[in-house]
Amino acid sequence: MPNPEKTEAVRDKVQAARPLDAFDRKILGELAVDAGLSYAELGNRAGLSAPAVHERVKRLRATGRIRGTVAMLDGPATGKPFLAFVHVDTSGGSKSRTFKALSELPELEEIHSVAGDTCTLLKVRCASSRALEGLLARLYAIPGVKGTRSYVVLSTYLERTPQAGITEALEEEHYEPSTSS
Amino acid sequence: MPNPEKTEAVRDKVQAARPLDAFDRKILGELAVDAGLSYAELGNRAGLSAPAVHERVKRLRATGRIRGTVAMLDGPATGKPFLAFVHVDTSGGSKSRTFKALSELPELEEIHSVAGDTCTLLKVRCASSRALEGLLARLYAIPGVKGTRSYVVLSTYLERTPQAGITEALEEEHYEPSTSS
DNA sequence: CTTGAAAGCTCTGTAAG
DNA sequence: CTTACAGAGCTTTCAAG
Repeated sequence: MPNPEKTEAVRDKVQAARPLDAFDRKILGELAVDAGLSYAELGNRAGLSAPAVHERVKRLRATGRIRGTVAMLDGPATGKPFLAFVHVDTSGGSKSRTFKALSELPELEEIHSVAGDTCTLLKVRCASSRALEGLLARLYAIPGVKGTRSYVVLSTYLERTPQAGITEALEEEHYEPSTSS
Repeated sequence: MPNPEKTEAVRDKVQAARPLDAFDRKILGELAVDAGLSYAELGNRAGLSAPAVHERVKRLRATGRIRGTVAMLDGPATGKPFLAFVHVDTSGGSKSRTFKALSELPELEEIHSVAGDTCTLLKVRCASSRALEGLLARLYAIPGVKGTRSYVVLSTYLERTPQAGITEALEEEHYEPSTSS
């Protein structure tokens, strides 16, 4: 038989960290493509009313699912046609301070610490190869930087923000523990 | 929030458009961080009136400098805590069709063709290492895929959209071609 | 470019079912 | 969750300097 007290007590925590349902996923997916949609239109696409959608979006923002709404700038059209990924090998040195300093440069779009045959991975978008040369010079001036490998992007076929994952395509390959057989 | 019309094939208009001035750069920089700003606030920060800012933003959209406004979703908070970059070595095969097929997967955020010791670079965000395993399995099923190298992201220190480049830091190292004309 | 004003739409909250 | 009703604020356009 059910336990009322326990169910009540757990409910609040569940609400606070409620997993995304199909509506949330749909909303996130739409906003990830176009954040300029009105709540009315968003409601139509998600199958909800405008107030309901508004409430959900507010919650998605408050819980950090939506980090913010930003303008997607076109690199080439804004004077930065040169895109490259730079692998940086380091040994010692203060990563935090280095990363903070790098963040100041508008040319840097991403800084990741990665596992593999390299330590740090940078995404750089700048005006020219000369600008990249300047950036690399700065990198080598940082204590602990042993070497870099640059991958210059020739053409970009896809570039978008995280999708909400309406279709859990890759999840379908999940294994089934043991039940049926 | 404005209701932007879908801009389709406006990429060629960029050439005919005037180069960006300091006002445009400031506006782009602000919108790249927060596209939800009102034109009044945007005007304050840029040092222009609201109608003037509105006119410029409209032009920046029409000329393709602003590709769109999107919601930035938090990967971990939306059920995709696993981020990785995958280098793919290929030989032959139809890239266009392969890339198109890959674009359908919500886990894929970026697809670049690069120069260097690898051919294609992917940015993948998914639910788990198992999901990445599933993606790699699909990759190897594609004719022409010789091998992959995955760089699993341990932590992300910076991740943002292209900045307008208010400060042309790395540009200072530009050479001066010659004269006016 | 500016200021000012007017019209329209969206957001946002409230209320009731 | 839904529909409905308002007030407030912002967008958008127009006019005139």
